[in-house]
Amino acid sequence: MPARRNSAHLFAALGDQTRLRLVRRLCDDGPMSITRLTAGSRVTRQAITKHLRVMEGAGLVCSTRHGRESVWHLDARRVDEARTYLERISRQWDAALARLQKFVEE
Amino acid sequence: MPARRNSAHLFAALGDQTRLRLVRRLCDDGPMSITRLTAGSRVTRQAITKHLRVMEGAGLVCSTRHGRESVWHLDARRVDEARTYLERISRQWDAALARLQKFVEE
DNA sequence: TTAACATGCAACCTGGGGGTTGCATGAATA
DNA sequence: TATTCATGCAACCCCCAGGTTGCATGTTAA
Repeated sequence: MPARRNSAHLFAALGDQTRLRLVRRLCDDGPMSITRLTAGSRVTRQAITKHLRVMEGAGLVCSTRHGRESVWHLDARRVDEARTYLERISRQWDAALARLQKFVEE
Repeated sequence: MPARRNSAHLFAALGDQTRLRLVRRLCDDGPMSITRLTAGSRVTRQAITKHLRVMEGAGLVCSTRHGRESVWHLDARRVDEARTYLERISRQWDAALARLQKFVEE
């Protein structure tokens, strides 16, 4: 289980339709098992499992075992990290533009 | 130039180290040309160009031609879209957890 | 204790992403 | 005008992400 926890991996984990759908699903209905996550999806249970593992590697989700099923849930802190990252980007960009503006005017 | 403007493509465009480095570069020093973006990078100018196109497809950056060089700049609005998306996810998740909590307690 | 159910593991297939090289073309400058 | 410089285009390569199928294992319920 190689932990891929930098920003690029985090965004990459969000950069897939199937995975975003999983995130949505978890957000709407809370933690749930793999088979339940698979129900309603056009894709195999195995595919879902792989996607969950990818997101787990990025720290986006994790699972706890309950009897024969494993229940997956989101890690909102990690989502916030991504959000904060983008916020910094955005601010930095505004600053760069301001500097440029000032430079041009002189 | 197929426009790939949904959330998945947006995050995918951010989900690569080289591309994130480009974003950083643009944020730090403002708009700049391809060769300048390539300078200091370990990869070819062509690779950089491809990455820029990917990000352009996602609406993250765009270019304007100045004589023989094309100057690329970030589109902060798109960054904010991603940020907002994550914010909604985060809130939704908290709500789902609250509902679950209430359900368990009954 | 059997049968149904939820998951894990492994092998396999395919397309496209990330990268390179070589050459062509239009702009700038000496 | 001849030459350098910034970019575009196209072909090519390799690897891995996304997906499937088949079978094995552990858990629950009849």
